[in-house]
Amino acid sequence: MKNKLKVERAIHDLTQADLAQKIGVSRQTINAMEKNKYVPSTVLALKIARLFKKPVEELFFLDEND
Amino acid sequence: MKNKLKVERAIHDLTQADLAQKIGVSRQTINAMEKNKYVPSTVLALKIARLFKKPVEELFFLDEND
DNA sequence: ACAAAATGTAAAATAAACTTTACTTTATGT
DNA sequence: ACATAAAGTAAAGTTTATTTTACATTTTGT
Repeated sequence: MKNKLKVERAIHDLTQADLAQKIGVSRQTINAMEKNKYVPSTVLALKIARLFKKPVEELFFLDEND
Repeated sequence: MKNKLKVERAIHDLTQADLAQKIGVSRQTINAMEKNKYVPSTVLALKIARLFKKPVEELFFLDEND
């Protein structure tokens, strides 16, 4: 799975720490998500989508590994 | 988090086993998701949304616990 | 160039997702 | 009522998400 977190953060001018705090996870979790180290839970995806006011599908994408 | 998996399955006339097989997880995983035993990964949410041709947000919902 | 902030990374620990096996209960069709 | 399919459940095991701490590297502002 891939995502556009880094782009969205840039649009909203948020640091990884800012975003982490807003959705209630550690900064490393955000960093790891952006670096595709692991797949976040659906709760996190929904919270991030809500924060950025975009559908989950515009932020997270299945890829060939999925 | 809550979800409408059971309803969607009914609409599409799929058993838990059918759905499990289509998205590549065990039947118990589907059952546990429907019974809110745990939160699925974003990959699963995206696959289920794609299968049912509905946005993730129409199938999965944050609740007060999130 | 320097200081500070932001990002990247990594190891160890914990929590949670997911599988497998197996059994029980409930629903459906005849 | 009976047989069968579907759904519910549970324990044990494996894998993966997430946290915490800590440090290194890169970026940004002055």
